[in-house]
Amino acid sequence: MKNDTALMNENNQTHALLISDAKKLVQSYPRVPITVDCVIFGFDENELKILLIRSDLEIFRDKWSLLGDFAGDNEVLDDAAYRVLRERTGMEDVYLEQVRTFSHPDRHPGGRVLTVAYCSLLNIEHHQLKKMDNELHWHSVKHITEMAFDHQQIMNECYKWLQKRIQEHPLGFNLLPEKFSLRELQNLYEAILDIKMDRRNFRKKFFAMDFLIDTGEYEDDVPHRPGKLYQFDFHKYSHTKKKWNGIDF
Amino acid sequence: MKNDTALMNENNQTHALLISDAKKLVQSYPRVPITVDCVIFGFDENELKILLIRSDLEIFRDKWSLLGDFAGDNEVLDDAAYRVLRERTGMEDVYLEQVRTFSHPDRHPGGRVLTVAYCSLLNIEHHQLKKMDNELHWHSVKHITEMAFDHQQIMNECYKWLQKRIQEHPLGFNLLPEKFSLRELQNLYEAILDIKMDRRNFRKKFFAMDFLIDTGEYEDDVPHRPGKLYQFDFHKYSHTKKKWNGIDF
DNA sequence: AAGTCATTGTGTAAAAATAACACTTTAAAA
DNA sequence: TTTTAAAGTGTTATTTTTACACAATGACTT
Repeated sequence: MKNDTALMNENNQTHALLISDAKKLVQSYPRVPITVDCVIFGFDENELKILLIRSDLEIFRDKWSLLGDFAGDNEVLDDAAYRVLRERTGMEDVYLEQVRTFSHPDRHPGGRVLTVAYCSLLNIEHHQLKKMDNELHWHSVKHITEMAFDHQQIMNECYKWLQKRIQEHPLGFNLLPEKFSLRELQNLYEAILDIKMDRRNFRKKFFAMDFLIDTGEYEDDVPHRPGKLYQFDFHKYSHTKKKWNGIDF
Repeated sequence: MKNDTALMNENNQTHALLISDAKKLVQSYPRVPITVDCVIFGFDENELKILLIRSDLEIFRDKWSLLGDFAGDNEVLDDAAYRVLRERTGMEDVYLEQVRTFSHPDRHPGGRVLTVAYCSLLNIEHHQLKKMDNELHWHSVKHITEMAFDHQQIMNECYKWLQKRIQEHPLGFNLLPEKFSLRELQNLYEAILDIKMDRRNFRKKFFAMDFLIDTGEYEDDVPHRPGKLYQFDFHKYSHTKKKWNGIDF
């Protein structure tokens, strides 16, 4: 399997023979179909949601599937993932990040297909499900089961990734309206991390970070005292990122 | 590019046509050669090292390359990465983890080749470079340049990954002898994180974690007062893992 | 044997971060 | 006007982090 061509010389040393025809070398490699799969999270009714479509494979009839597509011939995988999002949701500038690659040879019933999982976060309000994609729906992450392929595993890994990521990076704001109340923000964290947090300490924490811009506006659709609306100051954040040098495990 | 076959029916609703022949579907996908590349870190003389080989491509003559190989026809990528390690270093039970996938179409001069980067940590003392691989050498991570393909970028990403990872997981012990002094441990952290740490606080931190087993032995090759030797209690650690629920960015 | 050298090993106090906890205010709805 | 539901707000105790200096040890030198 190893691909270096080597020869012993008289000093018992080796010299690799240099390969001059890189194209020929690459042509000798096995080739594998590649897909990208997008784990698209949203937040609605105080629940973390995931956008799924019915599998279009007979063998997975009635099972849910991540939004994916194969990667084009010379397409960078990030581009493929953005393309999937654009084609399915019409959204352009969404948060997207590669999570990991899944390669089990039996993961696809049609033969070996390698897939690269991407995690995307989008604000459900900004998003119009395209009518064409009738079976495209938001599902509660907590309750979804019966997924096609290894998509349950991919979703779980992306969910764990998100839980960790949201603690260390301001991703969560991609799931909220541009202007949000602290209660909404806390609900988001509680839903994603699946824990309860102390309201006073939560507020103290975010105010201390000092990345929330007070818009002066208030909620207007609530049947009780409305909360103040804030925006996240991405600009200030990007100039302030600090590095943690602790050790903790 | 999108692969769902859909039809409007009289209610202006869509029904996907189910695909019954998954094999045929997969055969219609473009296929890409896949490699794994191992970023193998070691630690010696208080420096973080990386194991590299001379590129065997003419076009990259005299440049350094990560240890990689293409993935076999039905080979799980993790297995391919372990195989590369075994073939190149003779080591079996080493630490290995997938980091990310690189897909730029121009990253390989022989045409599109997608590579999945793995990070591996190994104890240089336990490792015998195989004579066959004459050009296989440890290099200082700080000083290496002139790498083949996009391997410099891959190395940098894996290095950043390692810096973060070592703060939160007990990986570092894979780079040290089984029994090590606290000075060695601190040197390792200082080298990888590229910072100076306070010796007393460093010790306090590790003793407080309570995962170090005092072997009762001492260093015996130092020209000064020898330090105590410790082992990491992986067993206790695996039963104690705690979860951090804070928010910090 | 005495002295020098380099590094180990140790404690405390101040500062910062976290965690626990309850009452008053506000606006909407009844 | 009253009720209701959530907003908004501070203090204290605890834990964690940081900063910092000197005595003990063993190897090496003379």
